Amino acid sequence: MGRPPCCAKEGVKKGPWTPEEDLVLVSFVQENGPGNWRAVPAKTGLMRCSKSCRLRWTNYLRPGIRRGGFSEQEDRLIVHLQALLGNRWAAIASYLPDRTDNDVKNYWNTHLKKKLLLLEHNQTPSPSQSSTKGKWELRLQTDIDLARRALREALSVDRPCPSPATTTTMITSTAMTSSYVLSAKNVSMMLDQWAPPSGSSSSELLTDFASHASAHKNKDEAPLSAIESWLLCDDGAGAGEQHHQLLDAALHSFAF
DNA sequence: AATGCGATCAACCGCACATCT
DNA sequence: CAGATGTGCGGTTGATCGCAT
Repeated sequence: MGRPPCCAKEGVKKGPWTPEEDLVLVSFVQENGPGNWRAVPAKTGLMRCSKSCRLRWTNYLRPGIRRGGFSEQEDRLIVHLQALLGNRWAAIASYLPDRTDNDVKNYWNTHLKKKLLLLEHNQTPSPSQSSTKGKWELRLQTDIDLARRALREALSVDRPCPSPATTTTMITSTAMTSSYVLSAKNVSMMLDQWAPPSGSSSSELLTDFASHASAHKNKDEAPLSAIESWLLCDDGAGAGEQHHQLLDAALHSFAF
């Protein structure tokens, strides 16, 4: 049995919202708060699907939303985060205050993707660039070192918490609980003790760190935190994903 | 002035997961 | 515990607009 539709299809209005409809929705939210979207059409008489109401509120009517006019800095951040996280627009938007995932997604699809393609096209690889695998690896290693530092700082129990948004994102994205904080010190120690093998590729570095983390698991230490499961995650994504997650943490910690 | 075409973006759709009953 | 319902998310669509011909 498939999942039933969120609302009856008959008599449901589609397409652009009118100012009158917006007013009705805003009034409802002011009185009842956001949530219980299924009740909105019934209580307000709006001929809109509950899902449509939620979307309209979260993407356009919610207070404090900035729309359009992306700055150069935001452009760079989106490009960087997209390379890092892929098309996880909600996660990307969480780094951009007052931006919605839909807005970021649209902006990426209409502006940034093209901009990047153009840049790529204009950048004809020079002989030195084409043979710079070593440099690239070196840069990845630098990134990992940066991530290690960031993680150590971010996980330090003495360190004040990062911004609320950062904490929320980290916690939700890794399904962490309070045990995360409790074991943070151990993870921090683990990172301290880890000496990356020289001359290794990024994936080898990550594998090494994963086994380092794994070795700690069997010792008489507090349970390893979510960070370990990041590094040991067996989701088929491989080291690339792990690397992304490390860099993600670094970005959070350094506020980019 | 009429038409075609590409760019933009608001909104919809379907899926996955969380929460409720 | 299972099914129903709510919510979040990413991909896609389609209406609209501006510009070129």
